Amino acid sequence: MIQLDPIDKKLLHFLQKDSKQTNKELSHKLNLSVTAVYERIKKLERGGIISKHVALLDKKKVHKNFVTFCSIKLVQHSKDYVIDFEKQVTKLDEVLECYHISGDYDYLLKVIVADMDEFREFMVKKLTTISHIGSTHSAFMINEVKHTTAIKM
Amino acid sequence: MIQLDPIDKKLLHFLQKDSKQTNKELSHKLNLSVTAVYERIKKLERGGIISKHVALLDKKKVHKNFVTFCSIKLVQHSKDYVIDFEKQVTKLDEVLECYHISGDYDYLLKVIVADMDEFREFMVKKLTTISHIGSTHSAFMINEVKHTTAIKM
DNA sequence: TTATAATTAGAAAATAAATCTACTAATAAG
DNA sequence: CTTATTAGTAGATTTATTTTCTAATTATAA
Repeated sequence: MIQLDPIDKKLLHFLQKDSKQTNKELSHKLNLSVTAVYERIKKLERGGIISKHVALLDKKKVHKNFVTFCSIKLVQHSKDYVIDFEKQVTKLDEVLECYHISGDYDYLLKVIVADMDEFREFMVKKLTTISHIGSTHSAFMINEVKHTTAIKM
Repeated sequence: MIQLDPIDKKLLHFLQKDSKQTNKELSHKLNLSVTAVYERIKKLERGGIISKHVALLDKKKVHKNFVTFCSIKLVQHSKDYVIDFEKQVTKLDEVLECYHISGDYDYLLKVIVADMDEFREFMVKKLTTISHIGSTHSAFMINEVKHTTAIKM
């Protein structure tokens, strides 16, 4: 377990906002040499603190702005059923996120498609064909008020 | 509105998985020249298709692995109340995502903290001090089955 | 068909990443 | 208190990548 000092936290703050900054730019913001920035980033990558660097897309511009939160209850909670369900749901490209959660429902899914037509297709042809699903409940996104991947350190 | 051809889609697929690949690596995967890759990425960035490049962190390793989904109902739905609520909730670092949704509740929040103690702090000191909240319901993440930022094109 | 624009390739220039060596500060051992 | 030892940093050098430029090719519209 790597211990993060205040400089590491500041560095992670900047990298979570924009990972395409040069080490030179970061060195100015952190009052460090370029090498020091470079070594710190490498350490954070090697230690798995930084898991990856990715490009984020604009959902609207790629016409995938129909977001639905699907709550799902399984018919049973036997180990086999759970494993089977999770395996199948993970394969679905429309499901960006799937969480096993506490409460009335067992799972919460974030599903992303183009429009209601595509969502219907997804429900009929993909989600409801998955085994062991008891009941589902869908809440549609009316507006995205906030969405960030940056964790405050 | 930019029209994406199959090469653009393939490029976005790779960049959403790893944005630190060199243009040379991408040029091989796409059977293009380095310049062609470069120009396509620039076009996607200029057009806002790619909104940004970010570093993603490992929640567990930075000790922010206590994820809660908070459903919130407002006392009223007047324009002023809605604007006020959304403004305040957006300011909270623990709230990574906030969606206005259809259904029984008005909003769905994804909240990320270290542990239950921090969550209690968050609820008492931050969330419930926000104006116009009627009722809330919290579902805790037991396990993250799937989590990707990559939209299938 | 011909003109125009957009895309691409390859070379050159500019910039950044990665490596290396040496220096400094902090910590532990004698 | 002094001396190793280690971790972290700075600056210089090398290597690699990005960016720019020019020319050629392809696609599109007149």
